[in-house]
Amino acid sequence: MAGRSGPQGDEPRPHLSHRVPDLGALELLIAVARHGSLGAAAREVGITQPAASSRIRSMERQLGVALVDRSPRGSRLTDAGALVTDWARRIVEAAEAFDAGAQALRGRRDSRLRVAASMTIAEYLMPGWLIALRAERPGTAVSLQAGNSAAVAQRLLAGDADVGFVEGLAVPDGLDGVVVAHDRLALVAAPSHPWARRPGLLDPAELAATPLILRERGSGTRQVLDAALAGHGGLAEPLLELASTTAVKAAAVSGAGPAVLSELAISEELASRRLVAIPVEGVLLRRDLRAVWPAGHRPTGPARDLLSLTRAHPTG
Amino acid sequence: MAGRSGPQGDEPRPHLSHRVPDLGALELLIAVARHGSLGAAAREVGITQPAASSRIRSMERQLGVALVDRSPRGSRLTDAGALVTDWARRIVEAAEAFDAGAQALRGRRDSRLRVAASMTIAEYLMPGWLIALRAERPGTAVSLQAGNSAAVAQRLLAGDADVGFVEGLAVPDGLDGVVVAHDRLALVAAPSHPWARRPGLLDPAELAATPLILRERGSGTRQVLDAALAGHGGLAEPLLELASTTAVKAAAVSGAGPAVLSELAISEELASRRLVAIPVEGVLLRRDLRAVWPAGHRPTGPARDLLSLTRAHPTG
DNA sequence: TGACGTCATAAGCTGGGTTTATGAGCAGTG
DNA sequence: CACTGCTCATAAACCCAGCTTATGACGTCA
Repeated sequence: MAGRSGPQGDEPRPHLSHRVPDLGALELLIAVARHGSLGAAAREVGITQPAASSRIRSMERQLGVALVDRSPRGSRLTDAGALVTDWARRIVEAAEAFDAGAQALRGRRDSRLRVAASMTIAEYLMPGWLIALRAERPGTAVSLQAGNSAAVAQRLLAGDADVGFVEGLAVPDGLDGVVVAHDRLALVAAPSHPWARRPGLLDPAELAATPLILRERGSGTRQVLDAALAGHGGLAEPLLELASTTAVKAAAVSGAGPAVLSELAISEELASRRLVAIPVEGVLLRRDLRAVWPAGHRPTGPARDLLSLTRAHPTG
Repeated sequence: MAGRSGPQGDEPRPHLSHRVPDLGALELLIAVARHGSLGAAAREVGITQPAASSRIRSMERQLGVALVDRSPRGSRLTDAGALVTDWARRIVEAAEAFDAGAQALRGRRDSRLRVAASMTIAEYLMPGWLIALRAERPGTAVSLQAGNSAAVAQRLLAGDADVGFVEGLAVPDGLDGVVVAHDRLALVAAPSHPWARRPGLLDPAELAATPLILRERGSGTRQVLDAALAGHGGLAEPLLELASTTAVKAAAVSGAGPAVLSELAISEELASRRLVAIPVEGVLLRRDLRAVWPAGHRPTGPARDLLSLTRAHPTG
């Protein structure tokens, strides 16, 4: 050690977009992995072989790692290439979810299937459902409207939506519904936080008294939390107020403090222990997520297809 | 109903990269969300205000949705814009994981912290850990080598790695270690699969006799599965053999058949019910994930920092 | 040895995104 | 009321990344 001759220069850290290949390149890499040939991969993504060659090469230069072993009878991924490809796949997956959602947003008035959903559902569940729906019924044009429960109900009753998804304790008046999933709020913190190694259950009063990382006032998550802790002294002033669930998550992961988040948002962080859940005594932070429709008008056609994607058990 | 006048033309479906804005645009959008101003966002990402204006505008054209409400005293996201921004954040998150991993791969010989990890860990856990480590110790240069348990042990003993991560039942000879997480294999299928609504536990013999979607022979996941089902007639011929965990996952989600996957890979799909877990009677598909180091040489410095990110409980 | 596959190289073109320079709209202030 | 300061939009010139076409080199197989 010792030999550090300085802070290693100014360490040029250009923006993420300059250090991560663009989507086209990532798709190309994945295609190479699948086909074992640059030319075949090029054909799949609709470019010529030299373009593919050059693109892969520049990606290797950018990352500073050899990704593929070229040989006169094809190209296979190197070990590092396999790893990079797996990470690339996750970017592409997120891009597909983005695309599915965006495509639904675009189809405004005239679409076949109009879905109204609460924010949490629209944000975390719809993209996956839409990808699945697209796989099953490729032609379906979907439009997605996000709003609170009242707005969803209103749209359904006005005939402006074919099916809705809401979170909450009860089905709004005039609607029928079925529970399709659950949204449990979890208190989480980075593993380095003292609460993470605390034995036993946390006292709700202590939770209420502790400043948390939260979304801004008015978010559904915050309302539920407010209600649940009303009997324990009410919520303390937030440690940080952030504009999106993902921002809250990032702050919590980085150790800024404890946060309360939907389990839908943090499943991966929990699995990988970037966040740990802290059990709280007796506070029930669970909401049902329901598909809803105008009373008596069970969804048919595409709406029914969408519904069947979301629930494994009969309506009951 | 009725009025379908045709299959809606040939529906030009250009590649994903043409339908999803590039990373720079997504980062810009997120910056706009944070600052409430195009100009400020532009400054943050290092471009000029007109460039930002044009970029947001072209993104809106591409998506066919208004993303920001412009006013003479700033720009706020529209409802659709908020939704799109959340989806964008998930792409950026995946890109950050990619970057963290890639940066670790790049730092070959001379890096400060050399990590050797099994594939599952390198793929699913390391990127998150590296992001966290970077947040805590910004200067640390990390290199990541992926291989099986034997390769990890060899690198540690040869002094080519400072800390290792392996999956398996025991700590390799010559190493000390501590369990940092668990990798449970789960049998999963799309909610539409018959097994998904099956009551009770699945008979292991039936599982063994059923063709599954699997990774190619030789993968760690497949070895564990093979061993677990050896006493029940052995694994049937696979329904599909795919080259990556993500590909297996995608096939399972799309309803191609049941698959066996690490819970690390499917936590989000389980939470959103795009996949459901099917309990199997008495088959224990759980592996410990351990941090390991040469016996007697507890990690120090950056390696220790990394370790402390991964475990919430004392070494014991 | 010739045909077919692989990937690499070279030259020229195109377009998206950038910059600088400028203008227009609204708010707050004296 | 007009001045100052913020906002965003528009226009014109520029630059470079990535594309295509054309070609070449290398290895394998019949």
